[in-house]
Amino acid sequence: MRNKGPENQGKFRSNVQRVTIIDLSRHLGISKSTVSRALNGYKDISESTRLRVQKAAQQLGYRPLAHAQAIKTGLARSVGLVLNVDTHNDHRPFLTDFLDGISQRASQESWTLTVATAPNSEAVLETIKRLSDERKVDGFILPRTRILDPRIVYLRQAHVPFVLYGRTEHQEDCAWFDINGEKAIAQAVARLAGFGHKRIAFINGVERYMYAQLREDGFRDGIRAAGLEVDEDLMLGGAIDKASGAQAGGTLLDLAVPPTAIVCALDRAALGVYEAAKARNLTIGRDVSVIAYDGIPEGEYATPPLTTFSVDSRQAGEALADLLLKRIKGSAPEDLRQVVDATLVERQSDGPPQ
Amino acid sequence: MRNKGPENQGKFRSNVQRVTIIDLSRHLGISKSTVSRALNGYKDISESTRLRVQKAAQQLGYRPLAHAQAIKTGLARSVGLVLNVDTHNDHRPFLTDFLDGISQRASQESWTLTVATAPNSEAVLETIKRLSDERKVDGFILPRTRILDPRIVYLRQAHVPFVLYGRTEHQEDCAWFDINGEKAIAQAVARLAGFGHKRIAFINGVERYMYAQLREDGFRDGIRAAGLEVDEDLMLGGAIDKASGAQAGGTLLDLAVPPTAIVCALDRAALGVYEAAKARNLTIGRDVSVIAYDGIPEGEYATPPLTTFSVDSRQAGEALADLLLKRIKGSAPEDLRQVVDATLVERQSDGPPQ
DNA sequence: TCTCTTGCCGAAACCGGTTTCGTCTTTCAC
DNA sequence: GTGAAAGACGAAACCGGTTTCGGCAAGAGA
Repeated sequence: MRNKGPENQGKFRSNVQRVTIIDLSRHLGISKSTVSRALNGYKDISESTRLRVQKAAQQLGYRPLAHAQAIKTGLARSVGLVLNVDTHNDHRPFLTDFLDGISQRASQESWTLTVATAPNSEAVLETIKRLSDERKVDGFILPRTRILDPRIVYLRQAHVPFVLYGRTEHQEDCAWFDINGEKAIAQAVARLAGFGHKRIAFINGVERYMYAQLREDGFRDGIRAAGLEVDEDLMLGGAIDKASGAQAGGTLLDLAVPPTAIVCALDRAALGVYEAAKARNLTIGRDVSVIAYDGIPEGEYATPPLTTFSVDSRQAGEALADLLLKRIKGSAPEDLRQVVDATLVERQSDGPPQ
Repeated sequence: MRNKGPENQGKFRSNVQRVTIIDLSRHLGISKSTVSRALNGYKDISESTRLRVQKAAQQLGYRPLAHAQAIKTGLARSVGLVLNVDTHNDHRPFLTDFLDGISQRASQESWTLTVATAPNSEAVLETIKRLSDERKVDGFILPRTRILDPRIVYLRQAHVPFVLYGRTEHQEDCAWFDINGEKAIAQAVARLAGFGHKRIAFINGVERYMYAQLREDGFRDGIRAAGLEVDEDLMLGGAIDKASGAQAGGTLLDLAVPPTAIVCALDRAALGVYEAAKARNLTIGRDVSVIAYDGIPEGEYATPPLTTFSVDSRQAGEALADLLLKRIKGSAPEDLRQVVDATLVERQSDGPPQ
């Protein structure tokens, strides 16, 4: 030991015996290449030896080392998810479900999920780059896509597989899963119009995200479908949390002729509208109706409980993992696009106008 | 191509050029072993060549393949987290923060985080087994420890490094990070006693978890410290969500001589107590005081806002990752134990008795 | 001047799998 | 009966790194 390395590497399991493919081959009296091919479904192995090998592998508890196979196959058998956690208050109540969906689908094929976080968009890109350069993952799930998304630009050019949770502008090479937000918002407008509302406002999220554009489209469609006029003064944006929602809500409610109903692109903004209404002695559900989108748990506990369109995050995760695996295996992106509806949860924040 | 393999493996990045250590060594005109040692801080490399190598690596954008190094070093450079998602309504609002904490700390040393989910305790164990057999991770973070935890039993015997989020009964080989729940609960009792409450009840979580035992201890300590008597009739358990919390709360409030204050081991149970109180026309904060623990966002929106002890999940994640990395590198578990306090968030669910 | 270190580096083994290629039997067609 | 094709398997190369080991040259000590 003349030249000790950088650190004293953990020698935890080094002593522990491990069954290798050589152990297995010796135990069976056949070559390790035969064992490998038997286990990997090659067609030039007789059925009898295949069974023998599989049984022995089972009995000896042989499990191939993931990185040993990766080195030749080039596959790490892991999907990547990099979360941007810049927005501080962003507790993503459904993250568990989302991860569960991904993880369950991935596990079915003995894949794993690698998750990382980054404090801003540039750091996200850096992380994605590192993960793919080091080949720690074979592809990425990109949540919350932007209209022009730098992640997509990078991954496309680097020939790394990816799938979007959401949609985007330039669709080449893009597979995606998304919730039909535009349809949900249009439905919200239709519901309010059905109650008799004529002045319906819209509070959108941040414009650079694709979902915001889609939901705005949905709002306009809904207004027109109801035979009403789109009033630009009743359309605000940039409300992503309670504070910004309260501000937007205040602006609308302070109008000379305020709206009688407000559609919010995000539940959290709606909770802000609640505050704005309270500050003005207005009662949600009576003086002003509110319908939002997301289905966060706080909505259920708000007073009055929030009517909203709820999304199934577990399903989303599962679908995305499924699409990504197929993409990695070579399916064309055009065949990997899926949009499902959100579910209306009727509670008490909306009703007929006064 | 006589015997095609099992599947048509994705040949995504196979064509894309990659800078290997050989490319780098040829570019520099030195052997690849020298390059490797220069990059890994071996002491038998001259400072000048080390710099030359590092600069060239930077310029050519060389990044070693994670699994190629793993095969020799035995380290996948990934920490594992397996979530039990059995309790269906369990949205874990702070999971993002928790993951962020882990991921950030891990990233500092170019490690990654592998997360998996499983529907029950057995499946969790299976997943842990697979992940460690395949060496996809080098160690585990074990959230929500039980008093007797099968995960610990397995990992200990398999010589796989791990750290607990929580504590446990048999502490050999165990490193941990935990929030001082017993102290928080004792403080809650002290606070209520300070308000003048004499009949203080306790609604605990599920007994098999370590935190429940600790918080119960804290409760008893608090009661005694306040000079009161521990009344076993005022101590209930098994309340982990709104429904079970409502039931426990109902039981207490229906007592011949009901408590004037209730300490809940979990915020979610407290929200159930809110329901029970409402059903009996009792006002929380006036007719009955409630203090809970966790700091979930719903608590802030409840009526009245819930007084609770809040935990910093990001800090927890960061600390756990730090401890696990140190553990993997060989630190003794006894030196890797840390307990920090929860933070009281005073809101309006508690006050003097009627 | 000669030997003994020490510093620095290259050759080669190695890690544990996968995949290519060649070879030996069998089987089949003619 | 013979040649060709098919079936089943072993030997060895290979993947991209890390680590061991040996050797050369320069410097130190005698």
